[in-house]
Amino acid sequence: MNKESTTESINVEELKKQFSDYLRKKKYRNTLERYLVLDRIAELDQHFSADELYVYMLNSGDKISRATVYSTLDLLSNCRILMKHRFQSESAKFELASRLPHHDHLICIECGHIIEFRDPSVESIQQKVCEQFGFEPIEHSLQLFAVCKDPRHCEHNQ
Amino acid sequence: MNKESTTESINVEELKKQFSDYLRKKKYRNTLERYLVLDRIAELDQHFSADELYVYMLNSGDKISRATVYSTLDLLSNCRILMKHRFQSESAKFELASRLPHHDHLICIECGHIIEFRDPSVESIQQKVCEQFGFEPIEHSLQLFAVCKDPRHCEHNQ
DNA sequence: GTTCTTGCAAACCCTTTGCACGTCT
DNA sequence: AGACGTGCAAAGGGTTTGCAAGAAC
Repeated sequence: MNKESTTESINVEELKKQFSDYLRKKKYRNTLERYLVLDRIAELDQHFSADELYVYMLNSGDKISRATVYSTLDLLSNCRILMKHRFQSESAKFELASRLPHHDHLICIECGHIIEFRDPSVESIQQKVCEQFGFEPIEHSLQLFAVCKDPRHCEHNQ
Repeated sequence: MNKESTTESINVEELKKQFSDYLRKKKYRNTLERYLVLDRIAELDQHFSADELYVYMLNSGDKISRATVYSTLDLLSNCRILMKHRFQSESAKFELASRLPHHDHLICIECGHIIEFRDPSVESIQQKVCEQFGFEPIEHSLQLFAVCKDPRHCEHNQ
């Protein structure tokens, strides 16, 4: 029902199917709240914290509790629909794993602005290192901390 | 004075000089507590959280407060003597930047065990991406999340 | 002597938990 | 009906802050 507000790369129905498959497999229940959370996340199309999502849902008129938002975010992370990041900030940041696959983050240490980038060599490093130590790669997180060479580009600077 | 308990790669006196240079430059004061914290960190030679360091210092007979430990860890991170990491856990983890330069982390998502590795290609990615977006690289953090192929290797598994 | 730092405890933010109520199966 | 999920508020862990006492300059 929210297809209009999402980008062309996000297929909410597909995510819901992925989610319900997971819930069924784990013998968890299908609740309205769980699917509502997924709907709202698809609308966001950006990094968000649990609390930001909670406030967004309240502002959208949804009746939901913080506890349910947190618990659903856990479920969605466990079934790999969401990626959970820990940047410098205190709170965990989430994003749809399908939104832009396998990208990493360049973070300005002056203003905290986050730029997404994609570099296939990260994948090969992951492959090589995991093989070397006898591990099965699951996912990675490469964070580059840097400062703008030209401060005028650092528009988020305060 | 703690040279005996540190590995050959850590030069505490050099770190103290680096620290005092920073303090002078920033017009911060030289206090016994600040250098004591640095001494104890050099003894640890592993990842540690602020609270772990605080407890370690108490057990070592030091009289220091949590607040001072936290504030000194901030200073040491700001002057790049320490690296501050955020792995999956709630608390931030620190380590001496000079301990093993430019290494990254392979983390078992089953047991949380952390393996350090070093791959020069990470450096070149950092260089390339920062150049592309007009940034000055400062540091990076590559975390590979994986599981042991052979569960017997996952000795930390509970 | 002034300013900065420390220590302590309380406050704070983010997240989890306990319990009563409601909902899914 | 029974088990699980929700909502609320309180508790919890990690970290920061306010303020008085102490140390550095």
